[in-house]
Amino acid sequence: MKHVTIKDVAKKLNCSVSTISRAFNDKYDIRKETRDLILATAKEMEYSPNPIAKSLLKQCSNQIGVVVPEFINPFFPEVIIGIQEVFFKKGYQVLIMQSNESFDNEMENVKAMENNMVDGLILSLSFETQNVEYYENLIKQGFPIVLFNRVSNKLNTHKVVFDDYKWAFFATEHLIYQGYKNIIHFTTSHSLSFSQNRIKGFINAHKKHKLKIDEGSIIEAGLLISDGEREMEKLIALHKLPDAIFCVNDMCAIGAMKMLKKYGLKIPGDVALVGFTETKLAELVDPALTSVAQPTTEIGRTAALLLLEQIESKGLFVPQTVTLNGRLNVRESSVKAK
Amino acid sequence: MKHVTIKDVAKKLNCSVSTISRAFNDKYDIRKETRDLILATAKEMEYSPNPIAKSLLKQCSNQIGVVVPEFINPFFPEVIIGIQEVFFKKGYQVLIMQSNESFDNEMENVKAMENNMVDGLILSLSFETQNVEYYENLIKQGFPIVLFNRVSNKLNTHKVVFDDYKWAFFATEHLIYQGYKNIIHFTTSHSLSFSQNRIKGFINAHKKHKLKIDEGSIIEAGLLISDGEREMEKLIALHKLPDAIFCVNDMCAIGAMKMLKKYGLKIPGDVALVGFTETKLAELVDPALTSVAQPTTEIGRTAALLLLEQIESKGLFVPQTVTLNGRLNVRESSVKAK
DNA sequence: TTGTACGCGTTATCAC
DNA sequence: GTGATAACGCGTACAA
Repeated sequence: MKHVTIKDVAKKLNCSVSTISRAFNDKYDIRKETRDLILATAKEMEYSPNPIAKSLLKQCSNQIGVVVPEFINPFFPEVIIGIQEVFFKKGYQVLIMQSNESFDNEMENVKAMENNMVDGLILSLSFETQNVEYYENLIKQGFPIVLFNRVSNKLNTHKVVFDDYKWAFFATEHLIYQGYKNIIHFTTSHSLSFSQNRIKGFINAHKKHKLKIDEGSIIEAGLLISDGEREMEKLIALHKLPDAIFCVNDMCAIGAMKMLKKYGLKIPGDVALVGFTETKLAELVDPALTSVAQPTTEIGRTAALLLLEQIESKGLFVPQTVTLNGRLNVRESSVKAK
Repeated sequence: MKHVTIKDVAKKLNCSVSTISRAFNDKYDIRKETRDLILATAKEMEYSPNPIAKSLLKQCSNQIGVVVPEFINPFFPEVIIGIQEVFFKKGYQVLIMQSNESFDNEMENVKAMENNMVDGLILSLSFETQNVEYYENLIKQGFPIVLFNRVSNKLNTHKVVFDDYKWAFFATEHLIYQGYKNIIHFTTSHSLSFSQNRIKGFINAHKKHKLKIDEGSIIEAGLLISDGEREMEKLIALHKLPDAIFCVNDMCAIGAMKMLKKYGLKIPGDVALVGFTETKLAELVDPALTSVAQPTTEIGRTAALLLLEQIESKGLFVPQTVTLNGRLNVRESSVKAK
């Protein structure tokens, strides 16, 4: 496990390390022939400059860090693919860590990344993350950070978001147009900005169509299949079945779907369902789930490009928030039978 | 973005850098009071030793690398969670990269990891990877590598695998016991060791029960939904419907399922289905898919522990192959109606 | 118990 | 056009 170093190459060629270094860094104060010779023997010796040493010297690493809350759901993996796509071409490496929805892990991860001298960070906050002081400081110091999906208003930096309000509004309106009147929203923790926006969309769609919402219309379920199952079962037990449910994400909707099926209830006959944050799943379940599709890979690409721009601009940049468009894929689960 | 260094702390406390270093590395040649003072002021100054410098010096990084072919399917993310679980506790960081099923990317990733001086590597080979010379060399040099899932016989190192043969055999036998006689196997690229083993299981289950297999019984479909769809549609077009299909993975099975439904065929009435490499998906589709479950997170944990052992054993280790157990989850898609 | 000095592998800044 | 050398931040053998 002995790495070939610049010295080994220098020794072999009877020249100084600086010459080798120059050959690799393509400065013009080197004779073409020497350069070619060096590059050739270096290749032969399987030498490549040690990025660790380079990082130490340059105080940056040509690496960027990505910290996401989880990657059980396909959402974040798909975003990461977009991120990698951009950075791979530019010769950056992408380090990925997951916080497992824990604030402490998130901080650990970010600090680890920082210590590794990543040149920038792409971040999606965990559920637990309330205190963003640390990030505020980082940003103030000019450290490039791009937030996506789970963002915080307190942080003044590039953000890539989805218009949750708008699409929650459309999704709800779709149900209203189908003729459903008693609609419930399964949401998740109110502390998340996206869930707040989706709730707003749900409410305002009702307002626009002069439909009333009562206390029980918005239920804090969660993002998991089990959350959808649990809340659905409660409603069934209480005989409080709505006409339709707009769920905060597909997983939750699928949970509700499973429970409805278990009790022999028809979808959409008895209860119609709409999901959100489309994953491949939506079209696989039966009945296929109407859902709001987010452009996951595109989110990743956009975040990556913003970060790249920020890194290259060396401090001078105007924080912008890019809002990406989605679409409502209408499928069986919500279409009212004639 | 100025890092606090050991010098800053030394200056502040009017002592030498080595004293600071000692305080952090808990050698006993330091007075307790000085140590406490140093640690306190260090914390106050937000100093933490620079891991990059440490890596350069120690020639290792307290990081381990994970390279997987993809993480679109939930399989690899789940494995990674197991890996992280183990290493997080031990104070290692886990760097993740994906090869996107490309040999070139895989090599790039591995070399990047190597250059980053990761202390070890957990690896699952891409489809394309035939040439494992590079890994052979790494292993020969004593570099810790653990392979999982997509392994190569040519590499003599720790491996975590699943008994594909056994479970393919069981899955096939299950179909036979249900009374299906004309069974087809949708497989994937023969170059993958796991697909070879699953084919063997499929064949031997037939042999045991004295059922014949002809040319068309084993079809090279692929691992994606689209692969299952395509091959299923071909069979439907040719009017060559089998009684049952044993698919190389759930995605492929789900593709077949979608196509069967599209043509109004009943599952399992017309064609029964069994999948493999269970993801959460199997129980979500309708009809729920009978499938062989692999202990994904457990695979990750096991690989991590093996790697840890190898790293700590400093070269002296006997390569072992751990075969993990699974189970066949029988669901609607394969159970013959009475 | 503490401080000095070297080296890890680079690149940049000087000389020559 | 090339070579020597100082840094980057740290750990440690050795000296004090």
